[in-house]
Amino acid sequence: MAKQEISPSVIRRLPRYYRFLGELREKGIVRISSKELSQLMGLTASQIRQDLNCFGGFGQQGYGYNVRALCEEIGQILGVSLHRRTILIGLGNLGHAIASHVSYAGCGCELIGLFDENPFVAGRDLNGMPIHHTDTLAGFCHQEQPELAILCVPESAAPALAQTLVALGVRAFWNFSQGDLRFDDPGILVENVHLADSLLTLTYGLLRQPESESDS
Amino acid sequence: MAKQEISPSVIRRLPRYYRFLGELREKGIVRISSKELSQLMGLTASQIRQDLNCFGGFGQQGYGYNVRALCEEIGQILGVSLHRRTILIGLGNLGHAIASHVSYAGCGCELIGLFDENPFVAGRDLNGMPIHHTDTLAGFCHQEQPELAILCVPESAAPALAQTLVALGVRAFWNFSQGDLRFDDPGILVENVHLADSLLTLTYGLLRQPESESDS
DNA sequence: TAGATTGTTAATCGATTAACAATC
DNA sequence: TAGATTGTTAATCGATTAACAATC
Repeated sequence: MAKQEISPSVIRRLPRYYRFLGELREKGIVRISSKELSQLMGLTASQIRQDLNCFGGFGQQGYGYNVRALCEEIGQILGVSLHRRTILIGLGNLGHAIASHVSYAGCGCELIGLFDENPFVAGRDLNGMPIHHTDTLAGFCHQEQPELAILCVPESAAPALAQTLVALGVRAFWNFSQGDLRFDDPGILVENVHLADSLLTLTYGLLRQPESESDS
Repeated sequence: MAKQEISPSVIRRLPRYYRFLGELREKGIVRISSKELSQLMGLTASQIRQDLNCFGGFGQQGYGYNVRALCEEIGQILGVSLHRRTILIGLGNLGHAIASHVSYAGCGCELIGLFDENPFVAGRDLNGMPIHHTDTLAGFCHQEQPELAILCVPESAAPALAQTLVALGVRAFWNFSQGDLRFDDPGILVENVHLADSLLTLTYGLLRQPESESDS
């Protein structure tokens, strides 16, 4: 049963499959072929079949895939029905938005604690969740054992904070602070989110794209 | 002078090079070899040289790269000193954070207008910038000619809004609404940002990672 | 000059696409 | 049964790595 390693490219596509299939299911669509799905998602049918077969034969020859079943399978693979205990540190503009905007339940996570260093922020609450002071982080972690931490703190504070959290048992970081987080220990997972990098990809494209309208 | 096409993989790495080089420069570091940079960034030296050579010979044999010069070259390639006229639509939690948190000037953009559909939000201002009602979008675009739009609206509103904006001359979208935006016209650029996809990558990893501590 | 490190070509590796037999 | 569409193998393509001559 030694599952062979799934390639990172496939893994990165899974959430997108899950999203599209969820929407199809909501629309009441029962079955879909790899060809139809490929047109919808802008991939090739071949790639979809290849990707899905990394995890098992979810389809049926001559029929295609059952939307609901496939969606649930992929959800299972991603672990969306788990409740990964998650904390968020840093409730500035971005932390506030990340705390409120993301559907944690839908991603297999449960937000169990908010923390900020600023004593004027700590003590308040956000959507009914109290914001704790970072001084209480160690005690909280010992008691609640979060395994995932979302960092929305300034770049300067992130590395030391992450180090502390690893010592407290945190095994995964969703890092919104500027500057990449990296651990030698492959047991610590990191997703560095760099919004500016994504925006710069657009400005690069604009520079090379022929202006659609060069009149005036 | 027909520049040969640069591969998407290289382009996606450019902002990260730019970021690391900027930090090195701030630290006062004058030169760096591909080997040193590779260790810092977690890449191979070979890849760095390969990537940079897509754009020209920025280094010097036996010496390495001049940090400041290289940083400026890459900034040039990305267009960071331009002022792409940019608007943002949808000032909910996320829109608010995206408007405030991102360094537009540092990304070659200039935020020239904020819009929201809600009449209680429109009329207010954010960091001194007035929030306009979406009804005034067409007039604004005719006058101000934005070329980039940031969408922080609900998924249901995004496609129609994007269509309208294209008709008004917008050529690039930074899309934070759920659901992918896609245009047949290759002249319209889209960056779909899916925060949940990134989080799901972590939960997937947690499921496969051996628990670091399986005591208690 | 000798040492270092690039620019660049060739080799390897991985990911995507095409093709088709299996089968519902 | 015939038609459709998968699962899977083989072919292609692209991206990464290794190697080394060029050169500062």
